[in-house]
Amino acid sequence: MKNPPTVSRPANAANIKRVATVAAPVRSQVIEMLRTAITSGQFSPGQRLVEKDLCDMMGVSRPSLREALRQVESEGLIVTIPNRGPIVSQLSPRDVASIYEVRGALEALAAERFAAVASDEQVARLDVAVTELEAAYKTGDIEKIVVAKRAFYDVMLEGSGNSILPALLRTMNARITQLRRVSLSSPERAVNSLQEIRAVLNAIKQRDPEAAFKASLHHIKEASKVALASLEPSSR
Amino acid sequence: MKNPPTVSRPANAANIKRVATVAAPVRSQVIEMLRTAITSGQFSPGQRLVEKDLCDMMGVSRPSLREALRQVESEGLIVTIPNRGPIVSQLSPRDVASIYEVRGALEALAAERFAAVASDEQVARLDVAVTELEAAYKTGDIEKIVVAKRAFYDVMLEGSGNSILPALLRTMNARITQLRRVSLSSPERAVNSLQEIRAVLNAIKQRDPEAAFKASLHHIKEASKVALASLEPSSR
DNA sequence: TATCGTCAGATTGACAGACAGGATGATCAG
DNA sequence: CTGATCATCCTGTCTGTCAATCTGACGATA
Repeated sequence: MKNPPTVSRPANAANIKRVATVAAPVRSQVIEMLRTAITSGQFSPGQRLVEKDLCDMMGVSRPSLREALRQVESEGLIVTIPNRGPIVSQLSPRDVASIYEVRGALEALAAERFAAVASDEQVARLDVAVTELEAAYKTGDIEKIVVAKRAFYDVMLEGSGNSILPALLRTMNARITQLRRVSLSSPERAVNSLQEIRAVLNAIKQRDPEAAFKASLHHIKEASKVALASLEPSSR
Repeated sequence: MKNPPTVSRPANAANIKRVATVAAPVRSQVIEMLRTAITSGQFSPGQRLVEKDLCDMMGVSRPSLREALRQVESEGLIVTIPNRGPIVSQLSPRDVASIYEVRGALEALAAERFAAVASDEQVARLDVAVTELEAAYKTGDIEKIVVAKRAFYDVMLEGSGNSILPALLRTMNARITQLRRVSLSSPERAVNSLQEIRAVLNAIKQRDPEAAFKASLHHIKEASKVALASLEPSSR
């Protein structure tokens, strides 16, 4: 079939979003609550999550909660021990290094593709996002930085043209959020981080995918160093 | 009255596995069944999966089935439409390209890390795996090829030292299994594929991470081309 | 006859309650 | 103080129920 011009259907099938059917699926709310509670540190790593308690806490039934748990589990935020139930995941230093490696590979891919296929308008939007990120860093407010960084990635991922990258990176980021808050709070790291991001942006502006790839990879590797250093018992 | 004989033994008649050391959780069995049914093409893309039917089919309750569905959903094999339930995912050409991009990035990462950190013994095991893969290709038996390829990846991933890569790549592979069967069945592709894998192995033997990275990436890019080419003519 | 509204059936989303079995922890005997 | 026994907690799973929603068919109307 070649692009049927929808003559048979006068209905504007093109761009009408689903009407607010998505008011509040209980399950998604539970998932979101669990994610937030874990990434914000409200539940600490290794802590046991008793189903009944969570049900009471959130006011949902066990089946609903368990479905949510399964989803959060496959995102890696919790681990289920047979006949014992779920506990909040504990990241070993090796896990942290692994996550950063993967994140580096995927973000570098995103930057490379962005440089290759994004529209000029998207490049411009990325430029704006970086500027706003700089402003956020200057305030020193971690929440603002997180928001600005999310905006930056939103533009980057959309422009990369890859349909599965966003979900993957979102998961990776969720798993290291606690650590990232640490690394973000380091002032001297902030300066370097911004420079590195600028380098990515410049490579993209010049439409140089390879350079964008390398710059992005370098950025994550530096972030990884800081995060891992904050873990190591280097001083003892 | 259905009265399934579940007084004390779930007893799958024709399934004589090892003695019941492992209390095979119903849920994991269901997940495995769903994965297999989807990746093997038993359920076709777009097909609706009605909960009750699946329950009857597998002999489990709805809550158990739903938990399994949530997990399979977050692996990307099915998509849930609100108030309609799950359908088997349909991959657009863009999705396929995206998955191959990600897979390429991750496998290249694995090869690079393997070259950098694997033990000599692991390198030797990889060598063996490649040899066996060659043998499998020569038989032309797709099942054998799949098994040999899995063995190859098992060695590669273990030696890469990355703890989260295996799960990610397993998911990626599951999502394109149907297509991979197509690409694997192409005889002339087989020859090239083997050469590419040999190149990866050689780079690893020389402990050259960068070369391993590039060789691996090249391998996936070629596979991607074949897979995408097999899609183009019929679609659109 | 074609379009539209209505209604019934089919299914999902969600909940409550129940029960067996594995795991834990505390109590009691040696 | 150590080891065995038992009560208890909690998971894994099942059955049954109910409202909300989607779909498709039927019939009414212009």
